Amino acid sequence: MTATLKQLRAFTAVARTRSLAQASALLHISQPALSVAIRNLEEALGGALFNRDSRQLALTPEGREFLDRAEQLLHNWDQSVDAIQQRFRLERGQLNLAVIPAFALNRLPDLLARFHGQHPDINIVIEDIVMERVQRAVREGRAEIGITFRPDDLGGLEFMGFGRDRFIAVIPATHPLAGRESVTWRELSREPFIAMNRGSAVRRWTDGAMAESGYEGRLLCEANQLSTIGQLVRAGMGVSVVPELCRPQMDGYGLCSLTLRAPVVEQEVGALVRRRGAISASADAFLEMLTAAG
Amino acid sequence: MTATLKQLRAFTAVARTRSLAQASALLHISQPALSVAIRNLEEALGGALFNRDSRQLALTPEGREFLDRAEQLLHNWDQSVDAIQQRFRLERGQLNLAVIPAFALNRLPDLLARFHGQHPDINIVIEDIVMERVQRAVREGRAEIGITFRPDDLGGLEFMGFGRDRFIAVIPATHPLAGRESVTWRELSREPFIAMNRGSAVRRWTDGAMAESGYEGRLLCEANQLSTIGQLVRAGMGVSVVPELCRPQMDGYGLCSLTLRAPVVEQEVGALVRRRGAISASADAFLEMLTAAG
DNA sequence: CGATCTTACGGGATTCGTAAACATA
DNA sequence: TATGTTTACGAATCCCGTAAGATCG
Repeated sequence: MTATLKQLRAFTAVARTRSLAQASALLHISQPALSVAIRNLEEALGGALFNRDSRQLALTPEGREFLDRAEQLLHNWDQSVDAIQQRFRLERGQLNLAVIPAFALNRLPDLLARFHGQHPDINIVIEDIVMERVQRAVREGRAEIGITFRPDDLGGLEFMGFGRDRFIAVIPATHPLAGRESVTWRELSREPFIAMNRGSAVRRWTDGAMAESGYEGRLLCEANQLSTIGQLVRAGMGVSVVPELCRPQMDGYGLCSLTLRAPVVEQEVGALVRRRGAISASADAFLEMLTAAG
Repeated sequence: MTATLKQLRAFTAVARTRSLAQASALLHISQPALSVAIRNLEEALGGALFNRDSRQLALTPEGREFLDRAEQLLHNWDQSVDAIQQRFRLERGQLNLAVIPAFALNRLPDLLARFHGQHPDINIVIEDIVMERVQRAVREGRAEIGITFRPDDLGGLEFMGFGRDRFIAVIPATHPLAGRESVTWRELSREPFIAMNRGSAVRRWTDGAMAESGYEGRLLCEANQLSTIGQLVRAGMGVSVVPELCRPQMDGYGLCSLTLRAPVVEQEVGALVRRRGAISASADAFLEMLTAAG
C-alpha cells in the first residue's frame, strides 16, 4: 500500500473542512469513497491522521505535521505541472536564435513581431552573428534555431531551406549605371570594389564569381559588416555585391541595387537545427512560421 | 487525463536510462506498460518529453526542464512520507511532558531511561513544574502528557490514574520517633512543622489533614520545593509531610520516613491529557508504558 | 535477423457510488 | 431523530502483462 496524489488532495481537503461530507462535495466524490481514501492513506503512512472521536474529525499531531508537508507537496506539484503545460501551450518559454546579420536586420524584425504577437509571453534571445558562428551556436546548443545560408558542411546538423537569395550589386544612386535593370560582373569591374572581409562566406562567394567572370577590377577595401560596406558605397568609394536580403537596408542608405549576372550568385537561405525533432515547442512554432513565410 | 506519481517515477527512470527496456526492469513493470505510462504522462502535460527518432529516446527541451522538477518533487514526496512513517514507527518524534517535581525527581528518570532505550530517536522535553502549571501546560498544548495528582477540576482534560500515593512523615534520623513504623498527625504536632507554600496542592491536603486531626503544632516555615523542605528537616528545624513519591529523595537526604495515620492522606497519581485519542504516537507509547508500570 | 518501441486486447486490481448499518448529539 | 461516518457490495475504470506489429540498424 502506497500513498497517492488523490489521497493527499483528499487529506488536505478534509483537514481544511474538518468534515468528510463537506470535503467530498469539494472533491466531487462520494462520502464513502473519501472515507476509504483517508483510511487507505493512513494505512500507507502507518498511523492515524485524524481522530474519529465524536462525529467530527480532528487532526492528530502527526496529521498536523503532515498537513504542512502535504500542502507544500501539492503546491509544488501543481506548479511544476502547470509550468510545463504552459511551455507546451506556448504561454511561456524561451526562443534562442542565431541569425546572420543580413537576415536579422532585414527580415527578422517583422517575423519576430508576428511571432511575438501570437505568443507574447515567450522570451526571445537573438544572436546576430556571422554565418560560421551561427553554425557553432546551433551545434553547441546556445541557439535552437540558426538562420543562415546553407552551409557547405552541415556537420551533423539539419538544414531546411525556405528561400533563395540572388546577390545584388549596390552602387551610388548618382552612378551612371543607376538607371539599369541589371549589371554584369564585367561591367562592375570598372569601379573599385568594396568587399566583405576574407574568411566570410559572402566574400568566398563573391571571390568565386569574380574568378568565374574574369573580373579584373580593383579591390579597394574590405569591411566586416554590410552596413559599413553600404556606407562606403554611398560615400562614393566604389561598388559592392551583397545578398539580396539586404536590399531594404541598402535602399535605406539611398543606394541603387541592380540585378547581377554572369554569373548569378545564388544561395539558399534557411533554418539550421541540431535535430529536427529535438527542439522546443516554442522553437518548433517559430520554425513553422519561418518555413511557411519563406 | 492527469499526471500521476507512478508516471513521474517512470519518467525519471526512463530519462536516466534513456531506454524503456532498461527502465522497465528497474521499475519492475513490462516494457509496454512503461510505454503507455510515458505516453499518458506526455498527454497529461500537453506535449512530448522524449524524441522517438531512431530507436533510442532523447529528452526534449521541455523534458529536460521537467526532469529537474520531477526529481525534486519525488525527492520531497519520499522524504515527507518517510518522515511521517518514521514518526508512526517511533523512529523519530518529540515527547513533551509536564511533570510534578515529586514524580520527575523520583520516578521519571528510570521510566524515561526505559523509554529512551526502546525509542532512542525520540527527543524528550520535560517541564518539571508544580501541579497547577502541569494542568496549564497540558491544557495549552505545551505538553501532551502531564503527570500529576488527580486535579479537583479537570476542566475538560482527561485523567488516567495509575497509582496511589500515601503521604509520609519525614523526620530527622536522630529524632526519637525515628524507630517507629508509623506516626499520627497528633504525634507529629509536638514538633515544628515545615510546610509547602500556601496555594500548592500538597499544602492544601496537609492543611486539610491537620484540621481533620485536630493538629495543634507550630508551623515554623514554608518552602516552595520539596528538596528545600527535606534539607530543612535534615538540619533539625522540624518535621514535614510529603508525598510518598519522595521517599527515595528523602532517604537520600538521610531522613527517616514514617507511615502517616489519622488521617491517611492519599492521592491518586496519574496522567493528564487533553483528549485520550488526540496524542502523538510517541506520547501514546509513553502513556502505555506509564499506565502499565503503575 | 535482432533489438527496441508501439499497438491491441484480455485479466486483475483498484476505486467509485449506492445502499445499509452505525454512532452521536 | 437528524447528522455524519463507516461498512458492504456491485459496477465502472484504470493499469498491467502477454502477444502481435512496426521500425531501424
